[in-house]
Parts: sequence; C-alpha cells; structure tokens
Amino acid sequence: MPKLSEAAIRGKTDTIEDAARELFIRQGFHATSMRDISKRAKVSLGNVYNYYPTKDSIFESIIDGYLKVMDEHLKTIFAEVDEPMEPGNLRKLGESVGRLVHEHSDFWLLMYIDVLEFQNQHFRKMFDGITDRFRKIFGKRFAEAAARGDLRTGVDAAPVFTAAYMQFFNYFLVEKLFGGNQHLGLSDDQALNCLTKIFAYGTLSEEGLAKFKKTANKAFIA
Amino acid sequence: MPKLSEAAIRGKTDTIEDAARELFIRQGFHATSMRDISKRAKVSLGNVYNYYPTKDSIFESIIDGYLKVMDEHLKTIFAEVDEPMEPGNLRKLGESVGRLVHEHSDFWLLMYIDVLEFQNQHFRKMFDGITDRFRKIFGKRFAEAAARGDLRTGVDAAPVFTAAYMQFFNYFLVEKLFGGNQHLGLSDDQALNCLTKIFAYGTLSEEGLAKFKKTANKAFIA
DNA sequence: CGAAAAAAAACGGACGTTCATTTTTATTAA
DNA sequence: TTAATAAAAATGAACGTCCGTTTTTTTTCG
Repeated sequence: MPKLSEAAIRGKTDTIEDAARELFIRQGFHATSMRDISKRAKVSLGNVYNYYPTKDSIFESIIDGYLKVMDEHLKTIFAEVDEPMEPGNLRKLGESVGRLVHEHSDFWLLMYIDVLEFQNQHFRKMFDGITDRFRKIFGKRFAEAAARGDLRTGVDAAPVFTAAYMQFFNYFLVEKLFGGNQHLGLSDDQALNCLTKIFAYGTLSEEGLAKFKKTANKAFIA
Repeated sequence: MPKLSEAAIRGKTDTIEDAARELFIRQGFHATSMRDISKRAKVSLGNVYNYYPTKDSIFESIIDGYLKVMDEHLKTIFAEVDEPMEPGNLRKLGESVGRLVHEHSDFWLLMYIDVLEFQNQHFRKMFDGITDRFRKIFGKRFAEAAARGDLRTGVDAAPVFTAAYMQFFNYFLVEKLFGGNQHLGLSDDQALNCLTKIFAYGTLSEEGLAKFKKTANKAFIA
C-alpha cells in the first residue's frame, strides 16, 4: 500500500511510545521487552521495527519529546513569575512545580531510568548551570530588587531562587514518588506556606518584608 | 566438608553482595545478570545459589544491610547536633550530609532502582513521617529554642529542620548523581553557606540571630 | 498490479535457575 | 600424627524460556 500520511505515522508512533513509556516507568527499561511494548500498543512485534530501529531509540524518542513538553511547561511557569523574590510569586512557583510533578511524574521516573541505565546522558543538561539560566531570565528583576533594598545586604537572589525552586521540586517528588506522605508533617498547602516563609524571611530585608506584607496573603508571610 | 564458619560465610556473601552492588548501581538491576555477578565476585554461577535463593534476594540483602549502615551514620550525624536550630550546627549538618552522599552514593542509586523496579517497597520508610522522627530526637531542643525566643513567633522548628535536611540532601544528590556541576553557581562551601543563611534567617528571631551571631562563623551568618 | 505496511516466523544468544558431579576439608579412627 | 570418611561447598553444563532483532510472508489499498 502507499506511504502513510504524516499524521498516520505520528499516530502510530504516539501509540507505541505511550505504551513503552507506561511500561518503562512501571518496571524500568531493561525489565520491559519489545514484546511487552508491541502487545500493549497492539502493534505486531515486527511492525514496531518499521518505526524504530532499536529499543533504545524508543526510549530516546520518548525523552526527546518529553523534554520539549517540559521545557514549554517551565517556560509558561516562569513567564507567570514577574517578581521572583516576592513571597506571593514564590508560593505560586511552588504550586506550579507541584502541579508539574503530579501531572508529569513519568518524566522524573524516566530521569531516574536515565541516571541508572544510561549514565544520565539524556538529562545531564537538566540541572547543569541552572542558576545561570535563572540569572538570564530574572537577572534584571534580581538587580532591581537589590537596588530597591528589598534584599538583605550581600544576598545574591539567583542561587536563592534556584534553591527555592529545587526545594519545591524535591518536596513534591518525595511526596509523589518516594512514599513520604506529608513528610513535613503538613498538608501540601501548609508545606508550601512553610517553605515560602523560609525563603522569604531568609533573603528579604526588613524593608522588603514590610513592603510585601502589605500586599501578600497573610497565611504565608504573617 | 563440614559447615563453614560464620565468618567464612559472611566473607563470601560480602564478596557476592559487593560485586552485585557495583553492577546494580552501574547498569541497573535487570541489566545485571547472575553470570555478571558470579564472574565479578569470582564465585561460580551455581555457588551463588548456595547463598541466595534468587537474584531478587541478593538485592534485598544488600538493601537490608545498607539501610542499617545508613541508620548508624545518620544516628551519629544527629548525635553531633546538640542545638539543631543554631546556624553553625545547621551548616555542620549540611557538611555531614554532603559526606554521606559522596561516600554512599550507591545507597541512593539503589533507592532509585527500588523506586523504578520494585515500586519503592524497600525504601518507603525512608521519608515516611520523617518530621515526626526529628521531633522525637530534637523535640525538647525545639521547645527550648522557642521558649528562649530564638525563633520567630509561629515558627515550628520541626518542619524547618526537615526542610533544611532535605535541601542539603537534594543539593548534594544533584551534584553527585544528576550532573549539576555547581548548579547553584557556587562552590560546595559557598552553597552550604548560602543554604545555611537561608534557613537561619528564615526561622530565627531578631534575638536568636543576634545571639548566634556572637558565636557563629561570620562566613555564613554575617 | 505493486509497493508499503503489518504480521508472523525464525535467529542466535542470554536469561534465571537447577542439578549431577567434583572438590574440599573438619572430624574421626587408627 | 596421619589416613579415611562424609557432608558441605563449589562447579559448570544443561534446561526451558525469553530476549532484541532480522527475515520472510501476508495483507492492504492507491
């Protein structure tokens, strides 16, 4: 028969990758066989090889696609942060990160597969130079906040913002994947308040705190 | 021949488990074969089965042993923390966590294997109720600090201490396993200072800060 | 028809585990 | 002190199954 349309091919590869991803994250890469994948995707074993040359290439294709999706999500999240060191925005960042972790926990499991079985070759760039990247996005805001005297003297906002971002991620990952059910002894909401407070009080000057207290929700910057 | 001595058996199982652990963390559980293990341990394939009934049981034995080792390490680390919310002690905690991660990165890779290939069944208890455990260890110290007015009003020290502990862990794990080379844009030393400062300023009251500033190293509580 | 796609069969090798066999060595008897 | 014993330990071939991939065959449809 004639060549399939782009859309038809995309439909088939999506089916295969969806099946593979579900299996990979449930039992790991090496514990998943091509027969498992073909069965779950309802595609014959031989036909899978009409779309992917190797099993590895399925994994790589899944990751490449997912990295792009996550990149878009992160861009959206950061675009919503206009004043990065403002407590309300910090908390909003935390909420967004929480949603991202819960809706895309697959992604992080794939990262662990990559660390374990592929020496982290596909995800290396995830954290490398992350602070510099935040400096590129928010550098001007950081400088403005410092100039206004919102930050304590000597505080560099970039690593602090990165640390907050990482802390939020770590919190929700532990909750979602590592069995820490409310490991801070607080609800997610309270935990977000608690962490936001730490980073707000940890970096803002008296003036900065006073300024933000006027506008911010009392619950997390009381 | 008669039964081997306890010590001889222990020696053999140690050899097997060492080999297995090295392979598991380098290529994952399912990617490691019993033949790989027996070859690296210089024990015949059949003989491995005189000590372990299945491949799974090797993994479980490694984890059981390692959990005990880590428990001891953590106990030692916490025993050295007499005043948990004092910045100098917080930083020392961070240093200890850093050493623990670097000297036992195997342990955390095993945890990722467990999450991926065993639904985290062996490590569940690692984070479950961790804040309550800290409350048991340091509850009296937390209460005393609050009574002395070292903490800002309304601050519960337990989740903050937990958050600091988790942040230190996460920082060093990202550095060691996830390819974030100096992902905060700082040396490990500077990063510890930065994180310590955040948690100190994030939770201590004016009086608490003033008190600790007298005794603490200026580098991280300036 | 004919070429692309799908399915099925086949390939060589590796898997976890078992088992018959050989080697080892603490104990026993001389 | 030494030689025989016997049971534990060690071995590596063998078992049946499953692996990733390739090749062959069948189906599909312009």
